[in-house]
Amino acid sequence: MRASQTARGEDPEVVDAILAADERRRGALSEFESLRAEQKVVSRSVGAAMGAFQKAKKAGAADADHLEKAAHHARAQAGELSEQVKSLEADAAQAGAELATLLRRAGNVIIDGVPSGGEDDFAVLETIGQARDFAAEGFEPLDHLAIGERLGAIDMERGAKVGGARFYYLTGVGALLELALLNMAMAQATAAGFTPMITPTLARSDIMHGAGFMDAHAEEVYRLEADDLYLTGTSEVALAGYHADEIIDLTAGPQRYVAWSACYRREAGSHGKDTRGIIRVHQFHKVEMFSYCRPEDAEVEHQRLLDWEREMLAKIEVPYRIIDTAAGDLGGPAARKFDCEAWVPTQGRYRELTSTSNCTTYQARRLNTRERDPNGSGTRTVATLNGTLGTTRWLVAILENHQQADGSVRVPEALRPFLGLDGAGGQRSSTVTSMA
RNA sequence: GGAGGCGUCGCAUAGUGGCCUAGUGCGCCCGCCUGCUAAGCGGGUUGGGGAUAACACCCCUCGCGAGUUCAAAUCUCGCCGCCUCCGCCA
Repeated sequence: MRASQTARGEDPEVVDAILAADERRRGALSEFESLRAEQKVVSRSVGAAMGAFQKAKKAGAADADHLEKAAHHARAQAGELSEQVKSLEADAAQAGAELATLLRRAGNVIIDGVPSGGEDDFAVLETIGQARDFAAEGFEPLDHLAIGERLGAIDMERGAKVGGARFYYLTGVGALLELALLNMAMAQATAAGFTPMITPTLARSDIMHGAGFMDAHAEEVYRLEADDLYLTGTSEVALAGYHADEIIDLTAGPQRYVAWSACYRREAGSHGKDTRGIIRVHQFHKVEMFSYCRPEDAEVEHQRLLDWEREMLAKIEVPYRIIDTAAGDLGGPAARKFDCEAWVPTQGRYRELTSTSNCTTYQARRLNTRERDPNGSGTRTVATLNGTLGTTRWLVAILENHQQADGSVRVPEALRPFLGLDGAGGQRSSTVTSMA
């Protein structure tokens, strides 16, 4: 855990503080519990004494006075104990709260092999596909916004009019293209056995905290003050919360969900970054995979999620690379994260299209999602993982990589059945021009 | 938005301040009995935490959280959820 903190560039001393706090908590708890046990015994005897006294009084027995005295004495003793118990209980509760606060400060323990360092210290695992040579083809590629405007697919100006900067309309073929892409993602995952879902995009505070989105990334989150609700930046929140406080059954293998949802992000820390087009926007749509599995299966499951992402990227036929994100760029919940980044010709670099995280037991621990322990009695925390299968941003890669000299855009083969453009506005689904 | 009702063990229910260490039925698990998918009998069956080599044992848990009390499933307040009726509305 110390090594993990260091690799993330965080304070390893937190670990010692956690151990000390745990020690204090256990001590306080033990003290409280033993006195509490004593209190219960005494308190119960008060009931018996009072009963005996009442009976004697009713019967007019001679020893009634004596019994009354005994009962009052017992009550006084119980009262004293009660005071002490209360104060010990408060101590124990405080020690517990201190531990919880410290634990929240530490990110998930990273998996061996994750590169140390920050945002730029990722390791490239693999590069797939070849970037097109536009010079050889004899034309200068347009960026996704220029293409989108020409096709009547993206309208940033009206987006800004209605929602402000970083809002947009997808119009005509743009709207259809996004639906086609996300529908293809839903279909792929459903065929692979995922349970398809459309999830809430507002979540309560406890779920946001449990999913790990209120720590380092709290600034990214829209909050609805009047209702104390949060707009989620990903359906991961709703999917992680789905089984909160539940004991789930993993005997037949991982439980996998695939969700379509709108996603909302404030982009608080990214002023001036990616201001053109739909690369970085306040609202977009996403299809997300989410898996609950046994901790010992999590790394294998992580590879499976990555494979499903690769399958999707192959379908849209764009060049991309896979990176192993460095520890300092992981975010609190993730123990390892693989991103797939697509080649964006007009930027001459790779941009993130997918991200799959193995959160091991971090989220499930906070959200209290468990399974019956297969190795014995009791329950144990499960592991959670997530991964992207498609987002609005994918349109950037599709538009730029498949643009033609005549200004049209070739639609990848796999996407055509989902586009449903045949006959509509005289379009063929092999290319999109405009909806006119 | 208004009015009312409700939340107890996997399910159904009992429980209106101390004999509740939460009872009963069903389901489930283990055993016994019986020659036959049954019935009967006995035991077990929420979850969390502490303690332990492992047990034993102890504490907490009656939607959640505070409070009153020597003592709370039971009384008070707040929150969450569900149901019924009325109103409003995509």
